[in-house]
Amino acid sequence: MRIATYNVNGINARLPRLLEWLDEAKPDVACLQELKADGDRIPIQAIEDAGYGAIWHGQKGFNGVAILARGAQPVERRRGLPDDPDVTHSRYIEAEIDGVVIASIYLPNGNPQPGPKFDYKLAWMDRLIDHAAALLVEEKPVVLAGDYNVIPKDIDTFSVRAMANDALAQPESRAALRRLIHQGWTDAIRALHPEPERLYTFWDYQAGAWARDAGFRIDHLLLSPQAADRLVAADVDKAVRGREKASDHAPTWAELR
DNA sequence: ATGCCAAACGCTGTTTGA
Repeated sequence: MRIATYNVNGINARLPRLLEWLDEAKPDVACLQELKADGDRIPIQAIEDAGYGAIWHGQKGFNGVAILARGAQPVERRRGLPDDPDVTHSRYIEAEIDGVVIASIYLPNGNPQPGPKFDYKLAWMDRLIDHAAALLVEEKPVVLAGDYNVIPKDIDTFSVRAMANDALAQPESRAALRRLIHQGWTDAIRALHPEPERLYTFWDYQAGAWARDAGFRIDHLLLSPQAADRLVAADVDKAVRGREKASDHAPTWAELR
């Protein structure tokens, strides 16, 4: 089972690219983020015609997450994190597919920092950490896939200096991600591409970032022990980022046997 | 210190956000 995460940056703006990638990569599961569309604007017919069942938690204008399953209908387990006081942000959806629990996550960016948006990011991470602990208790294969908006370590960015004041690289953001991982989650990409290999999943549209490979690694698939035991491959579909009308993220995936 | 860029919305530009 190959599970991918792809921040599409507007599902309608990206629909030709999304359908093209689904057709060539044929992921069994695709977790999408930044749909930037509410339920009635999700191109569900095109997704079904491509052979995928889908559930989504949409939102007009920004945010929005979905889970697509090839030849299957994801069985929704929850939308939103428990005890989230702000239900206006569509950033979390969770389903079970073929015995695997899969979440599509769009973690808040948090810029500018310091400020209320950064506080919101850290509070959201605390709620994710609490929910992730509850998921581990189930002792099932679980994959938490998404745009975490956290650069785990200095090696995961093209420039430590350029990101020094960015919410994505702050010590507090990294510490929260470590608290999550240290519950017992495996970072699928790093498990199969250990340091010092550099892999990026995002390249800004601005300042020629793609052309000079000025990227960073912020899209992650965290595996429960029961999922990590089945991990056989993981990588980034980097070429997708170089296409016309591309998202600023590249699809990132892990394969479980 | 600021803009670089892109998408949505809705209309020839503004807002929002990354």
